[in-house]
Amino acid sequence: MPDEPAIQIPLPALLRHARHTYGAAMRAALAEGGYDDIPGNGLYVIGALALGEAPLSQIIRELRVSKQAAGQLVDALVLRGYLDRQVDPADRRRLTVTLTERGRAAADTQIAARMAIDAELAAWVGAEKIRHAREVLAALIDIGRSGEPGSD
Amino acid sequence: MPDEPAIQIPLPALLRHARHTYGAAMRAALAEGGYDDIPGNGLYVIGALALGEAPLSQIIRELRVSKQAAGQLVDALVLRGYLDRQVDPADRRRLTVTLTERGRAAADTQIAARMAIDAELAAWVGAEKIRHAREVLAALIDIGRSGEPGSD
DNA sequence: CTATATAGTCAATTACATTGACTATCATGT
DNA sequence: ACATGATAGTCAATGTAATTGACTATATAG
Repeated sequence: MPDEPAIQIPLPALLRHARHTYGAAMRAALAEGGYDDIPGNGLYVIGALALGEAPLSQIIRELRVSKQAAGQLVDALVLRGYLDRQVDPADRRRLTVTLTERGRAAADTQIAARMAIDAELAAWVGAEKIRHAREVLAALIDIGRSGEPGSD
Repeated sequence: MPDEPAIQIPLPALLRHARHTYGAAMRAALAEGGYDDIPGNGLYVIGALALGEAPLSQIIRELRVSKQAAGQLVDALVLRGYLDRQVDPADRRRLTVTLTERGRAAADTQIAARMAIDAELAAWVGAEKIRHAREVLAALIDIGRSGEPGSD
């Protein structure tokens, strides 16, 4: 067995499937905890807010989605009790979005699921390669940024 | 503690954005070539078929989507001239999907765009780290596989 | 030669995103 | 102070793509 594996699967496909591992694990953990009504991009939003964020317009840009779609998404999450929306007193056009108690609990669940995967991954391949993978991903993201005009 | 970078962005978020780089580049290249009517997961399907595939039911599983959704997706791609669908003579339940000439051309365009990104990436971070990143992604995919019952 | 599993279709519904038109707030320049 | 323009978000309508449920046809096993 020469270990030159036939794998030369396109990176985008690998990225897709790798991401699915996280997505599935997080959704399963959340469903287990009773948080089974989080729409698609909701995971991303909750994850971002857990990291200590707030400005809605920034999330819109990160999600690369129309502001209307972002609005609807936040609507849904507010309606389902995960988020609060309030006017930013400094700039009254701006909405600030924060996690409710339920939202925080869901975020914690989600983060725990993510970290479980992270740990398993680290056990398989080691921290060094993960660091390299992060570098590669960051480079990819930068490459993407340099090719784009301001969307929306 | 000098260059301990503040970055500890969750891997799923990195994966998402990294994938976007490819997606955007491929879509842009395709649109340029007049292939601007490829639906969302169409890129995945065309990419997979370019790699020499054929069995529809396999694509369904890889896409992790309902067979109905896959059916509709293929419908759309057939209608728009990218794919042909034919009954497998060996098992007449089965449909075999192949690229049309237009589909092949689109696939080539897409692959060229992907390889351009790959090349740029390799120039930035080097082949070694990319190899490591591939390993990490593969591990992640395996982790995902072990956690799941047969869906659908 | 029934029983069961697999591959796919049809129809209806639902989830999510987009486009277009609008309001409110803020920042500037005169 | 106030016109101009940019930014942040909403409302309404539409469109795209996914899901669920019910079904047909072919194949495989007992």
